[in-house]
Amino acid sequence: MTKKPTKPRPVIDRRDEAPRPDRHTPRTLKRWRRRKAARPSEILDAALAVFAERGFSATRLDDVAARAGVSKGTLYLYFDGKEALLKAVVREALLPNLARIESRVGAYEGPSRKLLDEILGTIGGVLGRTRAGAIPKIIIAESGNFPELVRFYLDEVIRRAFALLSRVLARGVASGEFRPIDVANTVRVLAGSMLFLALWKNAIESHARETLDIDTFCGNLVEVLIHGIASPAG
Amino acid sequence: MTKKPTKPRPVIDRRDEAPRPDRHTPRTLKRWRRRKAARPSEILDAALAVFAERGFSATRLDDVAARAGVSKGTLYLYFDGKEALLKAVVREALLPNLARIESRVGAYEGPSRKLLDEILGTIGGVLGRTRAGAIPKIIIAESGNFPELVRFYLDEVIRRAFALLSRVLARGVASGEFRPIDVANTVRVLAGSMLFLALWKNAIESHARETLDIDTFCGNLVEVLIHGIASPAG
DNA sequence: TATTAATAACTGACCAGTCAGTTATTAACT
DNA sequence: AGTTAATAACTGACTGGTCAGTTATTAATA
Repeated sequence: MTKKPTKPRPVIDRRDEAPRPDRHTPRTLKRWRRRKAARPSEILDAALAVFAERGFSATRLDDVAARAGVSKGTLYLYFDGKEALLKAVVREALLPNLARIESRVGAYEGPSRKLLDEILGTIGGVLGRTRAGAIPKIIIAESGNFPELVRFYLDEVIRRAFALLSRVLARGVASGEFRPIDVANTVRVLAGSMLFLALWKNAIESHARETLDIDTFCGNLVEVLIHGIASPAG
Repeated sequence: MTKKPTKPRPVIDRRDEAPRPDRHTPRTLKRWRRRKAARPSEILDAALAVFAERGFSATRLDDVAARAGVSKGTLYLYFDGKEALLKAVVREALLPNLARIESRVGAYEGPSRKLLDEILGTIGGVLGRTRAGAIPKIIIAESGNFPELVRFYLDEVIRRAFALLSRVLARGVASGEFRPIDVANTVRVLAGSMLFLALWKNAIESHARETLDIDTFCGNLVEVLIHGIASPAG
């Protein structure tokens, strides 16, 4: 009688992972170095990479540590735990970009359409071409389990990003370039497009047949939003 | 010296959960009933609720079972496992809606703007006002860990939804109501807005101060998309 | 050698899936 | 109608593997 094989726990498939490097190298070589200054950013890089790939709950700190070239215990020398690590990642990966765009908007002089084009291009580039684009996915995924994380993200990122976009639209309305639209809801359309871009590039595209060209997408967004799709004839 | 308290494992806080009802009720009462026909849909309802709240990985089948009023073992009588359960949930919660909208689009005669308005309102209602709106969040969250699930969702939902929206836009272009726009990228703008709606309502809003009015949002989306935001004067 | 960065073994909580046993229901037979 | 045998729905304790966080120990450096 052939025994029915037990169904394996449907746990994440980790067979393709590189084995840890041999830790028992010859005694003459140093096993590790003290690199207090470099560790934090190396750890954050590693953490963002693994969080982006697995999501928050499913990443093992052992993996983050291995990727950063340290042991798990070392993570706790620099960060308070998994949740604090994610917050630090968000701060490092997103906030400098936000600040850069904010000051650009503050200093800008010229047509609002060009400004809109420029900042959507910048945001789209960050979300679509860097690992930071995976952060929305990570936060959204854990919203039910880690409410504190959502509040943090709302306060530090969403609120600021929305204010930024509102400012650009309001600027156009004030100057007469744009109609007196419903700014708050139009900001949400812009945010939705950026969110789509981020999620497509970081969650979907690798499994799909179609690819998305970031610049074409952002360009089309602005063009359609400015001129509408209605036929001028009609 | 006050001993530093050990940090609790940042596990999902389950203190607020109702205890299981007492299983050792008097022998005269029935402990359970055979309800073969009703079980599957009750289980699917429970599963969607818990998946929506916790996400896929973090939901315990014990919770799904408790919510459905059965034991964990029973889940396995009706479904092959956790992943199959999620697939069944998606099929039950989303596909009938899609089919309904598809046939509406097929049968529709009248101005394309009105059609666009109507189907975005319908989609927005489903994503924003029913538990089905949590499904995008659930799928996106697990994209890195369960690729098979993403492919399933791409094939069964995304592809069909995009085709639907393409059809509506192409219809307007063909009739001359709309300009000859970049349909594929404009579909993504629509999809992005619907995604925003779904994620806001199902992941963010309960933690935020602002609320989003679904009908206003959908109405504004169509209005802005049709007419654009550029001032007619300019 | 004193200090401290870093390691790695350890603890305890966790949970998907299994299966031997229990109970409700149905059918067959008085 | 009442009894009993057979069936199938259902239960829940158990297994085996997972992983965040802790800590005793070791090794690099000043």
